[in-house]
Amino acid sequence: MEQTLDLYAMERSVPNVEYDPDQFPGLIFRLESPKVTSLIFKSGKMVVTGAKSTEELIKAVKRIIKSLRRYGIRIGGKPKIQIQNIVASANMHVHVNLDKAAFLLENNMYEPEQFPGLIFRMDEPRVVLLIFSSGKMVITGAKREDEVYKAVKKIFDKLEELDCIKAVEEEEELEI
Amino acid sequence: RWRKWQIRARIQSSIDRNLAQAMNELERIGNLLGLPKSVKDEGALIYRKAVEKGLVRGRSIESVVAAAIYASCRRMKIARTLDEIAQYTKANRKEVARCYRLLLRELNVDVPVSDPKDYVTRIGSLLGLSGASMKLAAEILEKAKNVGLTAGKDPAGLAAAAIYIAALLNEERRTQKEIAQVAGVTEVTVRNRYKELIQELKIEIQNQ
DNA sequence: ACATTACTTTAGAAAGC
DNA sequence: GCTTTAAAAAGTAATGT
Repeated sequence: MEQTLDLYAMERSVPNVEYDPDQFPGLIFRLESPKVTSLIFKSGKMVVTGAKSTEELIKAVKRIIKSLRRYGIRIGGKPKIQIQNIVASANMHVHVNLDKAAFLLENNMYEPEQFPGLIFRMDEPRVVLLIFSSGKMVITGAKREDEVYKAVKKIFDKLEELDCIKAVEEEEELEI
Repeated sequence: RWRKWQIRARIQSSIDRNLAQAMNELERIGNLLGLPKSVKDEGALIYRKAVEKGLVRGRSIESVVAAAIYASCRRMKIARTLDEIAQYTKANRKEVARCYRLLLRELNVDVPVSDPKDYVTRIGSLLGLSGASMKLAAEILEKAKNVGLTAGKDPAGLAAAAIYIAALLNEERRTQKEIAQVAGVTEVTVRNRYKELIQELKIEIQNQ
């Protein structure tokens, strides 16, 4: 929001919020439906996490503002929303040979003593994928939904081309 | 130009001072870990590269030294966990791991994926097991790898379970507790890996 | 020997130390 | 760098019954 906010006043009048400026400069506001969590700053900027889709995110932002107004917080104008990060999970339904993939892929890190997934930094689209031997993975760092689908298709094709995949079933995907 | 020379000399002397202190640390930690000279030398080489690239700025010398030692062990296939190395520093495992990742990303150090078999030798000798058992454990791990059972799992836990099985089959049984302790994993992990290995590889274990 | 809870990794923004 | 928030993946760890 393009305006400054009095977080102390919000902490007094809005129920179920957490605000401890010594610990963190943002006020924590949790919305039950859609289930998201928001960090609200005195600059009027806020971070909203946990939304499962863009539609859900927009709905959540509207409800957060409506809720704040209901408790007497004066907020004017429309919020400008930017998607900063999309986190998604996908399942390729195959078994992945991570040792081989670690050897053949370029920007990767695979340290099974620290974390079971292979971390792959893709240049285009610019995302990071956590790939597991089960064929499931996590895609993060995307700003648009189509980047997620593009990245999943790309890594699947690449792993297949490098012969790092052992068939178990089919192909599929999801979004958070 | 004088100024240029002065700046160069100043930078060089700061690198020298840093290196001198780091080499002492490296020697100290390396000896506590019982590492051979070749591993310490390799660690020194990696550390020198890091200083020259300015990667030590804002970080403790000690944690970067520890990370360099870990990278060296991995390159030389000397089985040492991050925890074992970090215990001799004031930094925790997380900080040393962070430095290690930095070294991997910023320097051209090639580190192979750690092989559970490297842990077999260390765990086996610490437990005083026979060469035959260690060889058998290595064979079990090779089979496990070939059927895709090892991906994503902690090499130390896999090695511990393979040792447990091998020792049982060779009638020089060690308890899961003993093995877990020297391997640096919990009994639960040894048990989980053990169950999976005997089931998937169809290994017959006689009772008791 | 089980279960439950919690931590490891990844990205990104916010304001301030 | 750190602090806080959320979510997924699979492995390991700590604690409880």
